[in-house]
Amino acid sequence: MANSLLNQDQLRAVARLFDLLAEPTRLDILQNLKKKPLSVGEIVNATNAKQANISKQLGILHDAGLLRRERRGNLVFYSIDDPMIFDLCALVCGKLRKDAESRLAAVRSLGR
Amino acid sequence: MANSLLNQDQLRAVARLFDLLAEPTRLDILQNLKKKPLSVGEIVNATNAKQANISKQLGILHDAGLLRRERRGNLVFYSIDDPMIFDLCALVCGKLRKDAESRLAAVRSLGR
DNA sequence: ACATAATATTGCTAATTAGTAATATTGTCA
DNA sequence: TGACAATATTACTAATTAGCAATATTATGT
Repeated sequence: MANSLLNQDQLRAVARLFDLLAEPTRLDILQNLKKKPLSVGEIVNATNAKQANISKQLGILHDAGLLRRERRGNLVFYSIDDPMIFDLCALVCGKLRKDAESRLAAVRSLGR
Repeated sequence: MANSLLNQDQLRAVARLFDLLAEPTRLDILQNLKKKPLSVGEIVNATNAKQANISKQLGILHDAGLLRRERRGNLVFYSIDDPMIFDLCALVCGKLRKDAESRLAAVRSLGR
């Protein structure tokens, strides 16, 4: 157990989740929601995407279960449903940083 | 530090990496390479994708720096370059499992 | 009821890409 | 060198989707 390969359906499910994180605009939304819930307008201001697009991406993230939605009067607030996303992003950022550093080291070694 | 938001380029880089993991066929390749390096033919046999497609996806993963490539005579072996990928997949699998369980619990509570 | 503000939806276009069949390349062995 | 096996590439199609402008919906205050 914990060692058997995922079947086709499971692979599709995993891929689907990664796909949600495979768009810069959605990642931008998520990182802005990391500290605290924000209204749609606040997210629009924090990013440089148009309102229609933010609404669309928020809908996608919400439908997928990554975001909570709460209406408060005229505003709609979104918040992170599962902070695990940030663990994912931290891993990826760590890898990118490491890769960048080793590329830098390679360039430096050319100077010798 | 470690708290500032990623800029557009960084978001694109993170998204790019998630995108590599957002295809079932590529995930299937990766999970098959988890135990040990495999030749292209072995990967083709282990999955149910055509040779041309496997070669293409292997090329994508290799170009992105996720896979190592080594020619041994007539065969070409691929291997995982950074096992961090599996940490990512483990997190995602964990979330999917948790979500499935809570959905199950919700259904069960209806029976009361 | 009406005007206004916030958010969602619709209809669309352009760009990306997985998968495929056919073909090319590379290496081995006789 | 020629035949064969393994892998890569090419040219293509079909499907998906981010982003946008315009418009619709929903809530508030008067």
